[in-house]
Amino acid sequence: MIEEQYLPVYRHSLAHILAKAVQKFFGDETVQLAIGPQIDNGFYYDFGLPHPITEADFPALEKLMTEIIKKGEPFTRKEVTKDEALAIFKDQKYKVDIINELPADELITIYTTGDDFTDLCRGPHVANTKDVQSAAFKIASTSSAYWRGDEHNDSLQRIYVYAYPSKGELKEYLDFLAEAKARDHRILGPQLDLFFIDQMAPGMPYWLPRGMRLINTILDFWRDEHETRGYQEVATPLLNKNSLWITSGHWDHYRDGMFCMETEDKDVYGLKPMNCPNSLIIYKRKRHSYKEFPLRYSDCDVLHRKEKSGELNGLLRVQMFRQDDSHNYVTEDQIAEEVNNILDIADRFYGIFGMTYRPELSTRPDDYMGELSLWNRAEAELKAILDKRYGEGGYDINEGDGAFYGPKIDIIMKDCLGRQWQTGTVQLDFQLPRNFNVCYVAADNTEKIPVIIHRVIYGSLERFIGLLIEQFKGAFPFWIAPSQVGIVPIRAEHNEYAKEVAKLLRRNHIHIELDLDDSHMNNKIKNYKNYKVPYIVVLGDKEVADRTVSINFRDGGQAHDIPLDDFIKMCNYMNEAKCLDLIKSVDEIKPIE
RNA sequence: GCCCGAGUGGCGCAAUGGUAGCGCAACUGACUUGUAAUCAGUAGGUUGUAGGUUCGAGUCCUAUCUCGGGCUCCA
Repeated sequence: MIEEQYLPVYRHSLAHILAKAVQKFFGDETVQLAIGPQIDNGFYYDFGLPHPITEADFPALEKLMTEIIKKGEPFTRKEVTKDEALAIFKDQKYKVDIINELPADELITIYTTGDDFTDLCRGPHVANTKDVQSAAFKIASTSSAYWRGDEHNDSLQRIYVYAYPSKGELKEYLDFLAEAKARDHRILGPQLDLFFIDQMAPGMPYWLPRGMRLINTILDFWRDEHETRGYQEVATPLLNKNSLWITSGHWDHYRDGMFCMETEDKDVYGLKPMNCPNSLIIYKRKRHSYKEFPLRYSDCDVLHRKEKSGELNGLLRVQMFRQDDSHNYVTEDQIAEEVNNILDIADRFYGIFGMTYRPELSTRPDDYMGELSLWNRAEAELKAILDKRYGEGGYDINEGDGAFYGPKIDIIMKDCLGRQWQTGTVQLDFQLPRNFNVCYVAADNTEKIPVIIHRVIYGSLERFIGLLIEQFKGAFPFWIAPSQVGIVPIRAEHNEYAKEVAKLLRRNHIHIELDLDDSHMNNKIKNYKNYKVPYIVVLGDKEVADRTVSINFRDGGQAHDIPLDDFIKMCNYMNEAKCLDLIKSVDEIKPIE
């Protein structure tokens, strides 16, 4: 059995075995070898191939790999000079590329598998292909990838392989993939009647009644929390003349990402891809004093961004979305405190959904604009804040990855397949106020330039809801559930009481569904269960007589003889407390902080 | 944009180049029910779109649209 610590070694060795198999597969034709690194679930290898590999070729390739392993071919390591390496790989253009970029004094090693396949490699490897015999691997997929990840370079064929120390562990991973499918928001969303996307509007979701309730609930919460914290909501034009973005500077940088149109009188209009320029127009409307700061103009307008084809992904990558946006105007001295305030909001929001995220700090790029001293000071402040909140190592730093207008902190989350997505972000902007030539009057009666903090907490509502669906597998916490209570009268004679229960719950702002159809109660229950309604209340003779409800819980089990008043108390409590778990009796109600 | 794969009634699926079927949902009727699918019947598609090959195309070819996996991981 191969020990866990050798995982990278044999994954790497398997990559060479794959490369040898691919070489054999194409026979005399030249296979150009690029790179073959390990990844979380195995490894991949990039090749320049005479023709693409398809899924139909997988079994043959796997068979070739197994043969090489069974043969027990040794991995032979050899140290060579740069010139020797260049000579050995003279027909391998990507290897030559790599060798040429190595420092002159670098120790270069090559590995030969058996006696007929040599690859440039740092190693280490197993001693013999037999050593990976107990390992389990499976060719997963292919894709095209550009050499060095740059679309101007050659397009290569990438082959992905799942690789684990044993059959059991591989099966575990495949089971995880199956489980992920059951959480996939693209399947669950339409199934739960939350949203769908039609091909007439790619990447632009239709929100159905249930999905709209979800959006409204999390936005209501957002508005309440932000109004408390001194935010003021505005709404601005979705369609603007392009001169707006010429002023902001976006026209040069972002034009390709915009949906534009020309009017009869030759004006060019565009759908706004971000809110900031419009926020500046509002700011410019009058003269501002430092006494107003931080001045926080929030808005949740719909934005449009044109994506390259092949980039869309359900709700996680769309072309039309709403941001829970705000532009906070602050003095340079207020940056640190305001960023802290914003991260407080983020913690409150992510906490309430039971979600965990990882912060990332992106620092000054080469093409930065503005004063270096301001950049340095701001970055130091952001680092201090992150150190204090998340501890050293509790966040990632992407050096040089900030926007040209300022450093930023991103909030990164993972979807059901472990793919990373940015949700929230806090971006400092030293440049936009200059482009729009805005100022504020400082205490000493001089005009100063404000700093803008662009920030979103949810990020895009669409993306956030996509992640919410996956997080909860569609079984949302009570307070955001699109349908909170499903009401099932057993026979027609219970309909009157059912209507009364419905009315009372509505009066308490509970989202209910009432099924007065004369179909079987089992059908009604099934229906609500499929929608993952948290509470299904069943009403029959007994309930009518005692003014009670019977509850069928989403996650199993029932409760009987619950006084109607108590049930309403339970619902109200969960709406207020916003708890993640369903309470099952009125006794579980605790004081709300 | 690039490579591979996929598009069949609202949804999930089937159909060796030879008459497009099934389940769920919908609709009608019967049943009047105590916690996840009562029974019977009816209707609904010409297979993403546009061409082509063929006596004949859901199936083969070309183009196009949309969707899915991937295009950050660096010998």
